[in-house]
Amino acid sequence: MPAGNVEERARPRSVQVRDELSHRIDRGLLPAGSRLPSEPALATELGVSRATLREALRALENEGLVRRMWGAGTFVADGRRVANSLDANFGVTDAIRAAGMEAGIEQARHWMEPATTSEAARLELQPGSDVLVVERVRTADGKPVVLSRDMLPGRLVAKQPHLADEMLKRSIYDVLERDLGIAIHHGVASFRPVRADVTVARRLNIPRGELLLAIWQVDFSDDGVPVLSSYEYHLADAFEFTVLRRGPGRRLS
Amino acid sequence: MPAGNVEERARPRSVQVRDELSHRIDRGLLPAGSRLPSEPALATELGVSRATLREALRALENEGLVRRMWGAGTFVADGRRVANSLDANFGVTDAIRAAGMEAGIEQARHWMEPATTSEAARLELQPGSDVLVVERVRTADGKPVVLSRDMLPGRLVAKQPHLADEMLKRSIYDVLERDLGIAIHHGVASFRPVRADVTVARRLNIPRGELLLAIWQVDFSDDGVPVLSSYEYHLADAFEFTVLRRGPGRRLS
DNA sequence: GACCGGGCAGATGTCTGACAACATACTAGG
DNA sequence: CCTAGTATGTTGTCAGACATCTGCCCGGTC
Repeated sequence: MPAGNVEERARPRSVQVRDELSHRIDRGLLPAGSRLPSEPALATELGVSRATLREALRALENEGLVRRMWGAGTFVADGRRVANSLDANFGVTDAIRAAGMEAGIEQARHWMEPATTSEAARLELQPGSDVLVVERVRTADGKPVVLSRDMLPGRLVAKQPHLADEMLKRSIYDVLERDLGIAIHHGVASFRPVRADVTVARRLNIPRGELLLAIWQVDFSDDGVPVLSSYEYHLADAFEFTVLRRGPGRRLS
Repeated sequence: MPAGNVEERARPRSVQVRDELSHRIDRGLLPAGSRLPSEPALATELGVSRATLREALRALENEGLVRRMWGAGTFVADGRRVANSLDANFGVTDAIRAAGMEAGIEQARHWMEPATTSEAARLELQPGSDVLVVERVRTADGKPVVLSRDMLPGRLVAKQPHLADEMLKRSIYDVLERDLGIAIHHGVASFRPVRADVTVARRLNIPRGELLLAIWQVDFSDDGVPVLSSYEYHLADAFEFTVLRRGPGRRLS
């Protein structure tokens, strides 16, 4: 039995179809504004039933990539795929790359400490249990732009302590997914403008009182367990954040 | 026939079902973490086919309200419905109310002016065509918290000039939908921390140099036409903004 | 010639019934 | 007591058909 198919078969067909269509749009095979083939035609071409194809199209519609019009057809949404979208891009690395710059890491260090009460609550741990803290200064084209402080349950790396060192060099999301097999399903992020205090200012090599954007968030794995809690201080003019606001769709309440 | 005709067209059944389920979750009839009835049972209860029900469930899943597990069932997502979600709530009025405060409007005024080049581009208009500008100070429990400046194509209110006055008292989104029959489908918002300049400081009654969050955005109607372009200056500590980050879902590329 | 209305093809929306793949709980066997 | 197989229920997928809506062609009318 070939093992290579296990991965593919594990995911629902509708998800595979969604990815395939998403790729075609990205590659420009389906230009913005153009009409997709009709559902029966597309379903035949992709080798799935129309019901499965519709599941995929529904997902693409909710992502804003296509627009479906009853009786008219399904159309590729008019471009506007925002560059640095806070609600789609995870992590500082992606944000820096989306801005067309090279992401780097400086002054990285990590240690283990008992969770504070509030931190334990955020990660749904028992107060006092071990938490791995990773502190890093992220650079864009060599210039410091973000000070980040990430916290994750110590048990995740208890059996593979070398992974903590790995996080000093790579994106934590990358380590979580590739080395630990933990995919982030969603996260809840909050932000607020702040002034740089003396500690942050020194790490980022900026004057005290400079404008910063503070972002704190909790990321959850696909089974709803909190995996990562992080605090970030972004230089105000490092990059521009964008959010796609989806309309309610529903009325009255 | 008056232009204010906001006739409720027959919405697809799947959308009605989605709303119904969304309501049940909101009302607590379906507690967080609980399992929904099986698809055949729910479909029968709601009087639709299983295919239609699945369309609705797919939409709810993409909104993050439910989680579907192959072979196990569909579950209501574990609460965490963030209060002031920037990607779900539109407009300052909603944001203030979500924070549990009373929304008010002060120092409101409006005028018509020719569109600048950049503004015409944002609204996809011809440079120099008329644009309605609405400038307001929004208050929460009577305290100024946001200075907003909204711009929309003049043609929208050309035949009903009194609507411009209406916008000085109510939410613009509310006027657009109820009086003009224009529903906002989605918007693209960007934000950045800034310091209050002398003009903004005087309007918001704060010291010059105070911390603010600047948000600028463009909202689109359901047929993809830009309808509203707005700039807002928020007090840094007025309310806390939250964004739900959805994971990629797709891997490999 | 310009305008208006009906009809037609094509698209998405919905329905029905069935089977396949998967997760869980239970039971028989060691 | 523990393990492995089975039974059952759930979601995923399939097939075909009909309903409803949109856009366009086309002919009639002024």
